[in-house]
Amino acid sequence: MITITFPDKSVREFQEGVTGLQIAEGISGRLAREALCISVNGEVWDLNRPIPEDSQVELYTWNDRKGKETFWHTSAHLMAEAIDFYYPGTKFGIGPSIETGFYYDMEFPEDIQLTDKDLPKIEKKMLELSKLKNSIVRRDVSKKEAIDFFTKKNDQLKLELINELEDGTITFYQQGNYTDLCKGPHLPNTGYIKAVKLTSIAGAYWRGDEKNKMLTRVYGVTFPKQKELTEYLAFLEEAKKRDHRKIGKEMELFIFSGKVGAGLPMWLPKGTILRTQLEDFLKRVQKRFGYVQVITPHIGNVELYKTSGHYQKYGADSFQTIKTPVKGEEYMLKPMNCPHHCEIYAYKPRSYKDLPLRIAEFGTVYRYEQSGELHGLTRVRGFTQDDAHLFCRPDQLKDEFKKVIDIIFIIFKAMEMNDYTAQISLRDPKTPEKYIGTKENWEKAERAIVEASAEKGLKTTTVIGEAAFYGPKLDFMVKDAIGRSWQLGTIQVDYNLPERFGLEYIGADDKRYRPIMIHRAPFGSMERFVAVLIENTAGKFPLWLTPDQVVVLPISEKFNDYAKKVSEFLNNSDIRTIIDDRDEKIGRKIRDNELKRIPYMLVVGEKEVNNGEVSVRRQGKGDEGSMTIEKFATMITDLVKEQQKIDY
RNA sequence: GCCGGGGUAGCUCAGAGGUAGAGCGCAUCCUUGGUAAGGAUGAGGUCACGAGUUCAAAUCUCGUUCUCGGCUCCA
Repeated sequence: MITITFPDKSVREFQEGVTGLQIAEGISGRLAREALCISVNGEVWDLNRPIPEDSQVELYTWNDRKGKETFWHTSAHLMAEAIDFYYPGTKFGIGPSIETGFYYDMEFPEDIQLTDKDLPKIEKKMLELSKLKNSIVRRDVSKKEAIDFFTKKNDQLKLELINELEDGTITFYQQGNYTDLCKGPHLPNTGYIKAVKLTSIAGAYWRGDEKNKMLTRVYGVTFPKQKELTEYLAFLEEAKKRDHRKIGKEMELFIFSGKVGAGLPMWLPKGTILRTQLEDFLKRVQKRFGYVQVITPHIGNVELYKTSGHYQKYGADSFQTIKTPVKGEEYMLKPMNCPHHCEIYAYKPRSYKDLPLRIAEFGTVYRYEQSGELHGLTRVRGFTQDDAHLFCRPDQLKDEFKKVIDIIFIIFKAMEMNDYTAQISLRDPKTPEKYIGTKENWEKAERAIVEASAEKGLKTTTVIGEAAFYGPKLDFMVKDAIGRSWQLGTIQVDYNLPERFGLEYIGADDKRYRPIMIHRAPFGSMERFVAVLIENTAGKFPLWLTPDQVVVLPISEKFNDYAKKVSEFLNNSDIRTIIDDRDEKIGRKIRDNELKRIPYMLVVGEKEVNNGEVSVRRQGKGDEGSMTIEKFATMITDLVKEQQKIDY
């Protein structure tokens, strides 16, 4: 007998070699049905793998991340089995579970070109195979056996993987006629998979290296119940409606034009109102935090970027230089604002008393992103950063960092964005050659970031090796409608540029010292921020940001003059108001303006004209009764003021 | 940049060798209305661009460009 310990510390005796499934059965029939995998002493195992000795275990179901991972990993194998059936000779690379679903990277026989149209038949085959409820059998194999097996299949991809494995640690998983090299774990049989959707086909470099050949990647997602697939597909449909590209078009916020060029957004009047509101708000916040606002040109002499080091590092992949009539003179579109700000720092001697100096600019920069990477407003070639560079003394670093975190908190609060994550990126001490600056400075900077985050009560994840070459950073991430995470706010410590630009300040002892620089952008870029804001709000922005805040709806043409009076009064009170005086019935006007996401509709007819009132209707909420124009204006003004309040 | 989809009216999309379609929007007229779609009529297209095949190309081929889903990259 062996002793099995459960997460609640309870203990039970079982036969040696008991399986996870048998343990689950011993607890309840329901658990036995729902369990998908089990962790044994911290390692996730198959449910039908015998447990040889005393162990701590935990059973996982669909409700657990690990349960889903196992489910989707097995699904990847099921898909491979189906594809192997239709396209014998296909070579299978790597097929993991991902956040939602799974993929498999494959090399198809040369005459096969898989397209979307092939996916339904593969889905159907997968369901057929799952109905067979084939057991999934784990088997230890020797390295030689593994090599022989895949040599016979001529699968170079698997052979490459096997070569990197140690003899004695290699396992095969088999279901029906399909055998795969895999470390598992897997479901007990394929019958658990009841609903299948293959979502897309994409190219993917073998092992993520663009020097390798490109394989075909098929993405899919599966569920234990058909209903869950239906719900998931409905979720995707909903998400599509929140896509910022779609809403941006509907609400006339921004456009792209092929004639202007890829990745170069143009802000339409309504989008410009939204963006200007954001900028004005941040300017007010920054003023309170002691920033000074500057403006710098869109181009700079190539020598500037040679000094900063950007030219050497990124010049070749950037927009090409602009030549002037003067021989040898070249300019570059500004890829970042920091070199200009360094020059602003350097134009006169600075005293330790001047620090910290906080230079802010809504600086538009241009970067030649690869064509395949462009995506709506989230990844563009011309964008405006809400940039600032803080030049400070070492003893001020942590405090400055904390103040930037405060600003980011203020921003997210005003935007009603509560669902963000924060990531600290540190250097990898094992590869010091990738970083510039002294070890002492790095340690100081990293400590400052870690401590500042902790003292601000920020929940962070820490990633080693993700730091920029010039310093560690703290990034804030927010998800879009379909769950893709985008980096918005960023705070980075930089010892490099002050060095390269020879920046100095005079200390109290009359000696020269080098300031530390912090790059920071709470929004990240106006473009990306607005994109994420649109997806988070589905275009129903907080009132203060909404381009058209109020629309006046005259009941009939007879009341157009009164409507005009109302709108003039409101506009004069700084409330953005338009009129819908189309020759339509009121029901129609209400419907159309509801769909346009205008927060307030003011219905005006005979009653209102007689009383100097407006009948207030709120978007999504309906009729809220009538009040005088003045009272309405005060209400809106107060509301907006409250929303724009800077408090922390 | 790479792999695979696309580009047809302002928008959403159908059409797949033989002179271009729908719904919404827009214009005009009728209607003058009370909280989510009133009616009639009409205008609107170099079918992304350029070459080729063909008696004939929106439709087939090639190139370019933009765009979508990924990969790679990301200052």
